[in-house]
Amino acid sequence: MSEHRANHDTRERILDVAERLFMENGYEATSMRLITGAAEVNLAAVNYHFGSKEALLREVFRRRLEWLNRERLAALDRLEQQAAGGPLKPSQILEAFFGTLLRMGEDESLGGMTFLRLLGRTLTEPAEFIRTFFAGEYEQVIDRYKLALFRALPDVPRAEIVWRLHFMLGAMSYAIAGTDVLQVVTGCGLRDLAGEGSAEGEPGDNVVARRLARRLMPFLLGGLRAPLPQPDDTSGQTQHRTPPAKR
Amino acid sequence: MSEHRANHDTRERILDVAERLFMENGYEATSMRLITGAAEVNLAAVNYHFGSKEALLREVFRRRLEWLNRERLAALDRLEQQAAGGPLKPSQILEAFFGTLLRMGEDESLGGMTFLRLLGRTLTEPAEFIRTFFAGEYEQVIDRYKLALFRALPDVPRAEIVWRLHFMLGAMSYAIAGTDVLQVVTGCGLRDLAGEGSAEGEPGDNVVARRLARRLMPFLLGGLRAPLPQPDDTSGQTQHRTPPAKR
DNA sequence: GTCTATATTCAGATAGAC
DNA sequence: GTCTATCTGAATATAGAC
Repeated sequence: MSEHRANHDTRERILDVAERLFMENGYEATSMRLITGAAEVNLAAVNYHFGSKEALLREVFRRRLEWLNRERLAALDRLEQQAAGGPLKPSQILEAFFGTLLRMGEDESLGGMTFLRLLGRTLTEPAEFIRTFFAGEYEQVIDRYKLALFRALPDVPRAEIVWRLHFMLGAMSYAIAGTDVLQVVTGCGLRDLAGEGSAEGEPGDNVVARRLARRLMPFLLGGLRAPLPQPDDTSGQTQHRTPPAKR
Repeated sequence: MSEHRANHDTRERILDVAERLFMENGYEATSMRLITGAAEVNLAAVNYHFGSKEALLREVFRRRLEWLNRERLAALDRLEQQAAGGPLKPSQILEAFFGTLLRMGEDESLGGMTFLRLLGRTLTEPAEFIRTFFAGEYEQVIDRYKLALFRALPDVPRAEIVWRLHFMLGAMSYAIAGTDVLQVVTGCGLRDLAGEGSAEGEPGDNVVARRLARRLMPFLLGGLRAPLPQPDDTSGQTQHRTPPAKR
């Protein structure tokens, strides 16, 4: 019974459990007692291995984002090499950015859907230390992709492109976070993607992620390439509405 | 100095302050001591007027969502009356649903951007009581709008429509929540909308909300009407837009 | 590295005087 | 309705034995 997994195993198990519990409950509502209890390690182990609860959260993300950032940059590198100096197609850029992320959902060893959902939910956490952490982690990658989009869409004002990047990021985050009202109301959400086509039991995360990607990517591309809004500063833009309203 | 504002004023002041602090810090990280301190009321006042912290959060939302739900249903009623039995245009439906919400951001007395941001952030809170609360509050409205979209897009599979509703809701929530990475990295976000065109200082929430609406609506419409994904279960989805949209 | 025991702070809630 | 004082539990973090 001499379990020699001592050090390494404890660290990893804490990270795995924390990843899942932070996803399920959010950062604030997940106590260290809950984490260490579920991981079957001692309460003091978190502080020993990571230093603090904040540092634990950062480490949970760092081990995944390291891969994601590298892969996203590599995907863009490949595309730009292929294009030999020319601009990329928007669809290629989106595929490199969002497709790479969604591919993490297919792979258990990269965190699977658990990490994807955690990421989607944590991006809206207001805590200062979380926001500054993500800002640092994302800076380089976002910058590269922004420039690629600027080149791909030279006629679209840059501010507009950045805004649509916001919108796209939001659409994806919500979809993978899977907490939104619609899922509760309609009963239709991520879970359903598992048992959609064939009647085989429990297809697993990889199928879910792939099916989500197939639905999401056309939506994002459609939004990105939508006609530009009126540059004017008059009231509405689409109002077929009568003016009545006004509470 | 006989301030007769006794009861009513305290209640309202708690709600106003709680709305802002929940928005800034999130539910878990906002203590009742912080709320009552900022509202300059006694610590016990929250429990006296609302019963519990959970009930306080619910009341913060209920006083706003009551107006929103009523207005969203009324907007749809008007459109359907105009259409006299025929299907609506997708753009009309989106304008009624998202436009009505964004109009709250223009009006301080309806909560302004503070409430909008709170709503966007709270929709991703994992706490059970929050999710069931929203489910109940949204049920009726979501159902009506879903049906309107089904009629407006008879050729699009219903599951696809619900998914795109997810995506649209996410895009908007993130945009109004304004916590996401992009805003930190790019420095470009909600705040910038205030001082965009004219160099007049501090245009205020109403301008921000209107400008956001003008950028968001075309994006949502473009996403909603994007070509459908391959119904196939093969890997790729990147195919350029095949059929010409269809709405 | 792991564990027990504990220090310290703060949370939500309530009893009871005014 | 408001306020003080307090109950009870739980949080993060750490000291020190093993």
